Amino acid sequence: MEQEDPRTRILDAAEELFYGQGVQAVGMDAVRAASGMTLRRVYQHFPSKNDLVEAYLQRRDGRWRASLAVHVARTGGTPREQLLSVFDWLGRWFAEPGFRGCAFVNSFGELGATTPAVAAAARHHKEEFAGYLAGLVEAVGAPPETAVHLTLLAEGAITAAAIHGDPGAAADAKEAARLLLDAALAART
Amino acid sequence: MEQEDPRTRILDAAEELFYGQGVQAVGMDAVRAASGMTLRRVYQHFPSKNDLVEAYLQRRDGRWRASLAVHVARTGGTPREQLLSVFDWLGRWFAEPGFRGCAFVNSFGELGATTPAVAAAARHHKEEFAGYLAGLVEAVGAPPETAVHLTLLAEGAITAAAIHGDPGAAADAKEAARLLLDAALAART
DNA sequence: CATCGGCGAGAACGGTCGTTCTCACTTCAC
DNA sequence: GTGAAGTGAGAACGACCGTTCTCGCCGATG
Repeated sequence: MEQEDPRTRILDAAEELFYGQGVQAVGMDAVRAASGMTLRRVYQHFPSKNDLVEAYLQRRDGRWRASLAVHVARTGGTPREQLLSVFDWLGRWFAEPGFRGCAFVNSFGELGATTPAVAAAARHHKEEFAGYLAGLVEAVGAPPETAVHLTLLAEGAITAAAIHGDPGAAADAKEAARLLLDAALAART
Repeated sequence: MEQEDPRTRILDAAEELFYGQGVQAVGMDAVRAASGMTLRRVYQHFPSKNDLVEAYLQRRDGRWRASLAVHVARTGGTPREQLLSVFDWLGRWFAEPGFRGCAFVNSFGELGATTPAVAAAARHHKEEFAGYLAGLVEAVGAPPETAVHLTLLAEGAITAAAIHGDPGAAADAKEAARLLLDAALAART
């Protein structure tokens, strides 16, 4: 079980380092050391650091959204409960050791101006998340603007939790989401 | 009028470069060139790049919050109008050319894990902003949780506007803030 | 006038980074 | 057994970065 396939081992090491310290602060040699491979092998799988960064972001996007979707689906209950459970999932994420905010926001700030692929990855990730939330909001029967509002709350909670190191931002955002949801549903004709 | 004092010229150049491209992507020589000074003079005023980065963040924090406060104060009107005008100010900021999100969030993602002073600057900036918003919320007569909720909305709007390049996030956040404010005031006994 | 301190311009230094190369060694085909 | 191809370990390379140093020049002081 120690012998995952090489690509995965490299990506695991890269993800931990890139997310934990920032992309530019991590050299390829650190990725090599953490993955327990030789530099040649690393470059065989990812011809450049940029390729590795893009793969890191792409894999993280898929995993992040899948984990959220699984959590919401397993929650069951009413559509409303499912929607609000998004914020519970965020709270658990915030409380994980080493949590340091959204990898895509961080990468965007660091490389977005220089590397268009990173900016595109961040945009894609945020759009997918907003779209997912929109689906949940629609199931509740609230208007689309509500989805936008809840997306902003979730986004803000991620940033606030990262900078203040306080996972409680998720509960705050959940409470605000509840209020917005109630207001939107009450305004229905 | 071209002859500002050297410290200001250096900080002006550093701010534009650091904010626009990320701190690590900008070398000291680029700061020297953009400020039109010699490297020796730059190091006379800021003994290391870290010092320059900290000064950049500190000055930007002061200016940012002062600009916001001035806008709100000039808005006048009811406390409620003043509070909501925060989001108008955000919208104008988002629409500025070269807007690339919150300098403190960006720096935090890039250097927060490595440079404690940067993490502290980001924390301080966000705490001051949250405190300012709390004051406006109190003047409206809404409970303190409402201030937390509006802070999350503003934070989320900044991130969303940066990544999607869409200043409209400010208007979305303002609409959500209005709803939250109404809900909070209606719940008053 | 002589001397001294500070200046601008840029070279130099030590270190690091992304990437490639060397080289001895193994493995396998024939 | 012999050649080819691939591997691991790490050195090497070229570029750049933060920082310091050199050096020729200028202006002020006595």
